[in-house]
Amino acid sequence: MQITSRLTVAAHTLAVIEYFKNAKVTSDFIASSVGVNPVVIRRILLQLKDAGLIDVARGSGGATLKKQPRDITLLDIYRAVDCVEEGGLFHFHEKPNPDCPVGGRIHQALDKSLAKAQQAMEESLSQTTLADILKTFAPA
Amino acid sequence: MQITSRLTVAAHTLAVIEYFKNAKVTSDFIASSVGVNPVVIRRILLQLKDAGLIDVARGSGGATLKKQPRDITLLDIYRAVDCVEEGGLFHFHEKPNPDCPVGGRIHQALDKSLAKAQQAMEESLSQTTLADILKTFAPA
DNA sequence: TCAGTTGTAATCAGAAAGGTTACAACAATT
DNA sequence: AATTGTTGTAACCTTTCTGATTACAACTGA
Repeated sequence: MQITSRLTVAAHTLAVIEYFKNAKVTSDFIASSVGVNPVVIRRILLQLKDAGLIDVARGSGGATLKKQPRDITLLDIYRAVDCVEEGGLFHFHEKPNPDCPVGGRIHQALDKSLAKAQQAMEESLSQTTLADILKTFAPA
Repeated sequence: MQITSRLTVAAHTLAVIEYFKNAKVTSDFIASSVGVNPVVIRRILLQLKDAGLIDVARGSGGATLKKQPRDITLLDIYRAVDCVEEGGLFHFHEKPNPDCPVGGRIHQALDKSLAKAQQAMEESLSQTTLADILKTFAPA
């Protein structure tokens, strides 16, 4: 089981928007670079727009960054595209037996450690910015 | 999208095995504490056994820890039950366009950061042991 | 008005998880 | 040796979630 590819698709999308910022970057264009259906890209553009990371021109078309690449982190993207729902990264089994001394307190016993692990991952994501990612594509 | 509940089920399972170690702990008994089907527990017991964390008595029945609770970490459990496949925690979109300057190098641009995030999470999981978890169930 | 795009709904197929049934293999007990 | 309880394992089903795809209304600029 893995985290949705929406994170890598969204990061790819933002990289394309910035790399080709002198042209009109449409969902079709992005889709051809990412290799997915344009509608998938549009849905992600919507999420990135809702998160305040980009502007999308309705009608005329084209997406542009709303913030500097150095001010957009992987964590921002991760959160924007809802990789993980409210319940957290780890999925708890839902029916532990409340009448069992272990089952009744298993949540309490695990939640803190799992939350820490999730935070550690998010903290790590927050240390990479879109600017870092774009360095890979910079002309030599 | 979330990580399989196998991690929490497996941790719950090990806690039950240790907490009730003076009795015979069968898959049916564990299943009633966890609140899932006994076959699900058996599948997980198999994985924990393959990982060298427990012994399972075929025929007569009952599972026992093979290591000290302090020597079993959440990371050991996480790895034992295959929460994440080889490809890593993050799922990469599979068909980036190799002919696009961005699509052709997006993997290279993201892989290191994503691997770091995954490692940060695993490192955090490795800091909690079964002994820590059992403290919650210790008699007052 | 027209052409090109975005926003969005609806539907589909495929994958993966967990639930469930069933039963052979096995070990201890009688 | 037969019985009993349990594990190992296959098979099948249902549910859920992506992402793919089609379709089309809404919108913008030329």
